[in-house]
Amino acid sequence: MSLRAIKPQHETRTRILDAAEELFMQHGFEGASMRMLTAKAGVNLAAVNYHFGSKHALIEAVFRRRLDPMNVARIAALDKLEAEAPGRVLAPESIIRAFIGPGLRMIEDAKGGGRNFIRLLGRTYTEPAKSIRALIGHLYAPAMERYKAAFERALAQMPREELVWRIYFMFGTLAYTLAATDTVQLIAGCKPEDRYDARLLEERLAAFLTAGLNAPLKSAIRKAA
Amino acid sequence: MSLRAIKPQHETRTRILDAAEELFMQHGFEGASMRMLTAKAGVNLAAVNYHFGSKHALIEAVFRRRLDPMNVARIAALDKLEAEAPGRVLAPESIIRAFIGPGLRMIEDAKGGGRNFIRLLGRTYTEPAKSIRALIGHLYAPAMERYKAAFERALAQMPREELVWRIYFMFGTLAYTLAATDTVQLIAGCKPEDRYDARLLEERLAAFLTAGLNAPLKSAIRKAA
DNA sequence: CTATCTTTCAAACGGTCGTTTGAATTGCGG
DNA sequence: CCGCAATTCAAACGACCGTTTGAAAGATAG
Repeated sequence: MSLRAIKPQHETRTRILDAAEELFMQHGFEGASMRMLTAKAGVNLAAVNYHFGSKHALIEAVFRRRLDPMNVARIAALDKLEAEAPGRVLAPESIIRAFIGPGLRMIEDAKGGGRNFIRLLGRTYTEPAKSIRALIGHLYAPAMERYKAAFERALAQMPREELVWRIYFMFGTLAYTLAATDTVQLIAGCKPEDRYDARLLEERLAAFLTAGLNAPLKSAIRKAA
Repeated sequence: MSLRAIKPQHETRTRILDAAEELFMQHGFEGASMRMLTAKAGVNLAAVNYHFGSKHALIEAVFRRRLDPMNVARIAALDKLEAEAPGRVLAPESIIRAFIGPGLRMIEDAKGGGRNFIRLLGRTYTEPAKSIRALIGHLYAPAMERYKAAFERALAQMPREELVWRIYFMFGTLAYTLAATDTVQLIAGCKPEDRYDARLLEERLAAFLTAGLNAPLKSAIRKAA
């Protein structure tokens, strides 16, 4: 009775989610088996199906646990920006920072598993399985719509077509940076520790993305619009 | 005897490689099974192990077939640039174009399967399996070293640390663009057909990447270097 | 035609997969 | 303490995995 507080209502669920987050990151969704996963979590093999229903439902739960609050934070950051400058046109850089901030801050949460999730998320944008990409797209949609509209307002003079592409490029850069695989690390010879100073990384990313977003419109691009 | 030419020396190998390229792209390396793969290629199940030795060796062959010529083309493009302006400092944009050109040109090869491969390649940078990432890193290393040196010469005034990050960002943008998943397509609402005008895409990408690479150095970044 | 080497084939191998089952255990209100 | 519901557990399910085998078929050179 007095020990109740030690075992929270759904400790098993949490243990499974934590283990899944890490193993999905390391081995992918197919590569991480239920047996690996439940062994790491220290629970019975059947626990996943009992608590979540299926492996796919577990994957969805892993994403929802982190992605929902993250996108809420993103929208809140944009709300705050617009509230601070009512009726004024926002600087593209401040919109970019509002978007990448919540993701980058999660990198620093190494103990809580946030870093695992961020790396998993970065990789999932290119996940082969359609159902998983569809899930991600669905979870991202509300925040993405808000930001797309914000960029359109901030860059009213840019052709819509070109703006969509530049948003796409920015998204790719962010996703790839978060995935932080060692592929490029091996090539470029940069040390892995550098990667996790989130403050500095935000400065670097913001500078790169802002410049890319504001790149001059060459004639070939203007013609196509 | 007269029909010999119809069945080339290694038709089975080629059929397997083509099928693997497409199925790996659609389902990932683990998701595409040997039975799927040999059925699509119209060959016996045992043919992969007979001709390639193992599934992993097949994966390697799929990459080598396309990646080796692609990187040769990349290095040749850089050689040509340097030969045209001996002793002069190259413009960063021309180096970028030399690098992204061979990849983008392959997108237009829809019939020959080049597009399948490019999308597969873009996705593989974030592949969970270490052995596969190591393979990609190995195949890329020679071209990457050349380009890294070229960027260092072209941007001698930039701190090495920052340059490495910007090369990393550029690589991510390119990889993500090539992967061309529908994740962002769903979000940004851009039509898939647009994506394959390689000429225009090269202009858009070159403009974005050049601006990002040449982004002004803010004080926070300069301080870290 | 015969002998030899390469390639294809159907069948089976041992393992691992996600999921299900039904009994055992635990937690808790009355 | 009892009874009921929630949870955990060991065991097994059928399906699919990558790979191997040995015989059949095909191609090639003498």
